[in-house]
Amino acid sequence: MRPEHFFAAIAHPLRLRAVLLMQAQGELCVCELTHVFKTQQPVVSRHLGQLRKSGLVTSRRDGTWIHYRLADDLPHWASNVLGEAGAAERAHATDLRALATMKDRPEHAC
Amino acid sequence: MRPEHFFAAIAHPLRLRAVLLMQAQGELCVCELTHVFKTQQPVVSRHLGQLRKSGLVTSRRDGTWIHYRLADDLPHWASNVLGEAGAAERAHATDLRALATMKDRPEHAC
DNA sequence: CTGATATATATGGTTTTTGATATATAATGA
DNA sequence: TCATTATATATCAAAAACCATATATATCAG
Repeated sequence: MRPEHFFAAIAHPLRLRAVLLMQAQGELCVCELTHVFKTQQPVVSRHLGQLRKSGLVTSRRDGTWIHYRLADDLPHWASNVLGEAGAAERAHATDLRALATMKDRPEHAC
Repeated sequence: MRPEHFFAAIAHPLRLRAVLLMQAQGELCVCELTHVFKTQQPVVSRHLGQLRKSGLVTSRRDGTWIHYRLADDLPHWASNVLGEAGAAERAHATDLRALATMKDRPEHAC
């Protein structure tokens, strides 16, 4: 994970917010992110695909759901960067609340 | 300076390396960056223009030279992010050396 | 097997980014 | 004033990013 690739990966607001949510919440599925961002599912899927291709996130299938989380081998410096960004990004707090109040959220504790 | 704008600004390798150099060296002029990156002057000027428009850097004219440096009001979290990136970006060390060995470098101590 | 749900991908079109090239501006020195 | 140097900007074409829409795949329930 080189910085140039990392920063290109989080250059889009939706991808940044998605990664920040994963850092705060662990695993998240596409429907949760689609709900939080109030956008269409293909858009979310495509951005998650880019994040996975960049090596920033991994995915795990669980029935019909696919859970995304930060890559296990994400370097330390990258985590630190996300930590700084999470504290500074205003939308992050809103996103966390939208996620917490979401109805019919899939159980992601298996 | 919102994180979304900040990360978009450093999403391009040349812009990332340029701000990392400014963080390490203070003020730098266009000709120095053009030399380090081994690219054409208009390319460097346009990327610096983007960085200035994003509020990441400021410029100061000194005769024919124009010196760029990190914005004075750059938030703390942004400096920390650049610190993390500087240690991880391999090209950064090379860029520093290329700058140090540059011939006919303009005096930037006025 | 059929229908429903969650997710991925393909397609088409618009917008943005980028680099190459040429030209303009601004300051300096003779 | 004229030539030179440093930098900025304009123009154009190529490439990439992005979204909307439609469709494909995969899993599960019945």
